[in-house]
Amino acid sequence: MSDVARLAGVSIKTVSRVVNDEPAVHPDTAERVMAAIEQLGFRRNLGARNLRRGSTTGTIGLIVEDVGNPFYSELNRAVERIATSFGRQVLTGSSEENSDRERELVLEFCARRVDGILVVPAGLQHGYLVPEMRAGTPVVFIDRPAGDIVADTVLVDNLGGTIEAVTHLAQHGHRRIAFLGDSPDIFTAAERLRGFREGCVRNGISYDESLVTMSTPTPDGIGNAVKRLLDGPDAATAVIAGNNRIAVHLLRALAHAERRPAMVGFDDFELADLLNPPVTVVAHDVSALGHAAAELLFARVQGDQSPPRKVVLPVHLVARGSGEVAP
Amino acid sequence: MSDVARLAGVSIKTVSRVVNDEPAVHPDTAERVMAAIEQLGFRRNLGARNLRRGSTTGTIGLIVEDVGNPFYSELNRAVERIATSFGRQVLTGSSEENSDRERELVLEFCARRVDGILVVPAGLQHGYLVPEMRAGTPVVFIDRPAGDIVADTVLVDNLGGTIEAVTHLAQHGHRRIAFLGDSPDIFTAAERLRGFREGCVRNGISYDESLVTMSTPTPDGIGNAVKRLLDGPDAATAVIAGNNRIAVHLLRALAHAERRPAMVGFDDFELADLLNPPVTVVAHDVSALGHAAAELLFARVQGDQSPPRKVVLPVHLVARGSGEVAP
DNA sequence: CGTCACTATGACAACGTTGTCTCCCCTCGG
DNA sequence: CCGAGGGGAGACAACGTTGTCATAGTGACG
Repeated sequence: MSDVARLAGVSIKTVSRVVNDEPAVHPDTAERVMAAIEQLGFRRNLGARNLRRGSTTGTIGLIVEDVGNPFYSELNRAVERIATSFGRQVLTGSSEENSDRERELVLEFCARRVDGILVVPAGLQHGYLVPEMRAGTPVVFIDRPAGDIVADTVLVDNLGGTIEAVTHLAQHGHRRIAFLGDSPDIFTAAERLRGFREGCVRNGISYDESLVTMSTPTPDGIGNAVKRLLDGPDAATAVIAGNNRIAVHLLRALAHAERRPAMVGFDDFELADLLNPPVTVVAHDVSALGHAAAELLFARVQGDQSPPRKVVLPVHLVARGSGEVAP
Repeated sequence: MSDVARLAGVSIKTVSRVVNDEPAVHPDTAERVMAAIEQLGFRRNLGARNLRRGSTTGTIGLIVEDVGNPFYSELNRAVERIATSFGRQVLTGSSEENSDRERELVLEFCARRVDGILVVPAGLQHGYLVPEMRAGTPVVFIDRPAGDIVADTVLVDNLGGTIEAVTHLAQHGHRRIAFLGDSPDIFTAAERLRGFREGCVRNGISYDESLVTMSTPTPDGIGNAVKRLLDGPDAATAVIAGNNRIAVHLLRALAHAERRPAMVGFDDFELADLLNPPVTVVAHDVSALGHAAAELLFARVQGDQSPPRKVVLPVHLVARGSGEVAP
């Protein structure tokens, strides 16, 4: 900036004025300064500006499990859209379902003085956030609640959705329904399992633990579970996949099976309608999730001091056919 | 920081020393400072630190067309992985295939003094980058080359891949092959069209312009194109989809068609193997693309001054069945 | 012609850090 | 007892900006 000032023959304050479109600069001077800026390729240092002005940095942080997972990338996109409308940039990070990594990312973002943080929490302990939140960094939890603190949260109706899935299958005559869930440490997985149980109860099906598998999904893990659940005289006639990753692995495991069970997945996914049979899912609007969370965050950024809110977004069963396969 | 200093009864410089793990601080003093930090919830301001040290900001910018598109989110993930290994955070932005927006994002990132920029360019003019690059911000172009400047670029073999697709279809007896491409303004689309032509030539097929459609993919657009291309006596017996979006729209348009043409897609996508018939694609390793670009960027960040490099990653045809449908 | 209002500009401090330099005090060898 | 040496700590400036205040020049008005 001082280089620009020297070249234009003015003080750096005048350059600052030009850069900030402040009035009270003579047009001729402004033009000289502009020319100097152009010539030197000057670009103001936003970091220094934010420091001096004590203003916000114009960034927010988004932490998800894996930015590469289509579910989270759709979320990312929705968040970005809102952030852009508020003139903010988005810093993203993948926690890899690791609470230490999550914490690291959050604290790093705080050190960068992001205006707010959106997080799909991996861990259950968020006490470390208390000082940051007290210091004025709003945090909104997405898809899963905070572990041990009270904070804004946007969730989907995991319980109701899974009950609906069970009911759908029961209505098509299924009594032996298997449930493939993610690790029970994950809130959504636990909640959906709870919904599965509740769904069984409501439909007069006795809950059979041997038909349930809860673990981090891998192709092999799902493959083995499928073999176990669908074999024998007491085999399951229907399967509920607890999330989009599990659904994909399950479909692949079933691709070459001789007898295909009915199936309902939780989370919609691309091409589900084009498979054979088309896959019935409990769908929810991921964009709406990101949208709601980001809107809530920016309300906080702009000073909303109301008590922490908990938003639960509805889900709906999209019957495409795979849930109507006869037992 | 001065609050911490006051509480601990030391100078702010000593606090700085503790925060930076500098030696020459008495353990007792350090402990007092730590306690004060803990009590006040102090977190050092990275912006101020970077300003003072004149060091890098520890961030890189990534600009893609749409962070929500699985193709780009996989890229994002790969970039993030490398960035993390270099201790950097990633700022992401979606250009929405709009060159003004792209430019805006790039300049914003530069103003934030990112250490480098990875961009899937939307526009064809990148002269605006020259001052930034001269000022020391390395830029690597991904998937498409820079418009009018020389810069590091990582591409995939669009030409070769499409030739391979045509050849595959020709080998299965197809002579009337349609090509559905994205807007010809997009480098990859133009390049794949070139490959399509070349593929026709090499396989002794006369290139028929009426079998080509190049435009931004929409469900309706693809639907109409399919109707037009697959009807009549001279109908195409095979279709090449120019990218993953087009492939999905095409599959949906074909889902209820009475006669299904053979098909090959460019870009692999999830579940392609589970469709009926399984979709043959020209696959390339998106992670490798991000990986290579990020590695190249960080080499530049760390001072590599060698001439701009152009990396072309190989593609390979994954024959799954949809390309082997008889004419 | 003196005063006033106003415009255009600059000097200076401050934002929160850290690098450099200096100072003080303690210990140890002679 | 003195001086050298080193460990521990602070004062101060500087990073690139911008807010505040001061100042010089200009024209209008009585």
